[in-house]
Amino acid sequence: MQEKIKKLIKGALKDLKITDVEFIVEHPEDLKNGDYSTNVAMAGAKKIKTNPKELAEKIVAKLQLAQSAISEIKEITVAGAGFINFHLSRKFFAHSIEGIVNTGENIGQNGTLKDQKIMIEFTDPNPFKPFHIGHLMTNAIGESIARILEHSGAEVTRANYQGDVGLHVAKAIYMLLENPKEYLVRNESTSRQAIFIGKAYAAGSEAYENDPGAKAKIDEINKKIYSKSDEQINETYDWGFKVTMDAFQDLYEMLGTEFDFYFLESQMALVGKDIVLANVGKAAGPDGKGTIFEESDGAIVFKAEKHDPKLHTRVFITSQGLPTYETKELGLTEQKFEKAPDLDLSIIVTANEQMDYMRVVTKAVSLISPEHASKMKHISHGMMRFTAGKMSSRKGNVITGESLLNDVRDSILEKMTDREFSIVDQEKIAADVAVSAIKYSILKQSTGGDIIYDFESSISSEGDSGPYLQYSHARAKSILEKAAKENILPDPHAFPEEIFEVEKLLYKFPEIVLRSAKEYEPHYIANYLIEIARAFNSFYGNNLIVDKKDESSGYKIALTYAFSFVMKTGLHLLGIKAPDKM
RNA sequence: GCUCUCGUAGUUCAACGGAUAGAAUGCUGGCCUGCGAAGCUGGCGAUCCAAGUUCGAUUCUUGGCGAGAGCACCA
Repeated sequence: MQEKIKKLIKGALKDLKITDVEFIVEHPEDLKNGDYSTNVAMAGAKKIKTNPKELAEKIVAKLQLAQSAISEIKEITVAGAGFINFHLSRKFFAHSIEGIVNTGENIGQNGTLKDQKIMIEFTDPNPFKPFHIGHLMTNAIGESIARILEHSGAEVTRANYQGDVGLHVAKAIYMLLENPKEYLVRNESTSRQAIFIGKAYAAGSEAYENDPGAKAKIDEINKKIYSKSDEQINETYDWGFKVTMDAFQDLYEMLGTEFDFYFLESQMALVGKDIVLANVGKAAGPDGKGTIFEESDGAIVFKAEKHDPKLHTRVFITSQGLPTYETKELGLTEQKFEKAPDLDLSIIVTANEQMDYMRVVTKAVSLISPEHASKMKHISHGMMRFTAGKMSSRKGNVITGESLLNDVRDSILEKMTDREFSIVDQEKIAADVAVSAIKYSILKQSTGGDIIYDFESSISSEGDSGPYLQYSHARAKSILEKAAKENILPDPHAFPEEIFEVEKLLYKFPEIVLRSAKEYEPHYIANYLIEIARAFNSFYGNNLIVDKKDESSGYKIALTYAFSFVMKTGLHLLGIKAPDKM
């Protein structure tokens, strides 16, 4: 449609002998201003020294001659400072509803990324540490982007990268061994055991900072973890590793993520170190600026500022000979391309505190394997923060993903039991609604910014919320059920004269998906879904949908179908389930 | 100090250079003997400051002011 209108305008310009005018055709923000609109008159007025309104009138006159060619356009008007607005016809909307009903839940699928192989790494919680709401944030964003890319035709694999070795593990194990009565519980649920391991980690961290004796012991344990020389430590490690990883798995299941690859830091260390050592002192890329890695104060570093003044030096191998996170990241990158050699794009989702460091690593990769660097993309999101300040798992002032999910689920359950009708599988649906409340509160805003964590509003199921979307969907399903009972079939041809606002929004869904995919931004979908939910609820409030006496009832039912498909698919793209009842 | 991100109703967020800056929450009126009131419907309320580019700036540029993150052997 957009292209058709553009063509029409180009033709009109040609008739008026106006050349070289750049203009756009877009949806006006306010539906009052039509369904499409163009700024061509404003952009072109100066060129031919006239005022925009006059030019607009001239163009519209020409357009109206050609209008009959496009039956979907009902009216072309001039408004505001010289906008030309296109109002689409009743038939256009009826036709779009029919299209959605026929497409069903595949609505919005497109082939822009057909045959593209994309790996996306996200979540990245560390064994022996709590899974906190920051991980929830990375997971929500990563999973949603993965689904949006899938909807665009890409073959997506999901990867998770986890720190299975390092000081944090030693801190946790120290406390588990030091005070097993308090922390080392074995006869409880996996999640309970994991919670206590997380607590042991926080306590261990504190001891490490404040108790020199403990610090020495933890350092010792750290070495033994690497060398695997102590039976008791090995046993505790294996148990703790399994418990925390199992607990993560339970969470992924609840959140709706299935990973294809799990990468462990300990393995990346070796791979990365080899790469670094093989590139020490080498002349860098074609630009010939400096070397890749060089020695400095006994450490092996990468002086990235030599290549880009905005970057800085980072240590890759410490003076003790140990690989740092940067080196492991380097190894990880190579591993990803080894596991999936035909990868077209490798995406990493992390909090934005890692942005600068990722740039340095990417620069290093671009010098070592330029063919890989060009396929890497880092998406960084803001932090979950308290009004009081930063959350830190080291200090133990974290809200774990699990406790948040449970709290929200409990309050949802309470709401459900208050209602007059009962639902089977209440527990499960409450969990889906809780996931929705949390994910939506993360995905409704653009990914760059921080999220202020506020318990009250994060569990809200009213207004601008995930549960509101699910509720709207469940309501539509319930109406459709009633329609089926009364034997009124959906009929996209039985349309009334009135065009409902929800129709003017529904046909835009595929465009929204395209934009989300292009910009890796789920929030366009989230905001769009709120808009259509609002429009549908308003439609519901002002119309009796299932009504044998109404000739257009079949159309209203078709419209309800279309809405339910778009909502369900849209929620899926956000990683949210759409139960039929809630 | 340098780099990056960001300053929009009381609060939390939108607005791909466009029209009267949208929502939600909050406060405040009205709606369930007609399909799910987790809803609908009315009212109140905002672009950090200063220049510049543009027909047009919340958006782009520069400079202030303010917040956050990062900046060598942690991850």
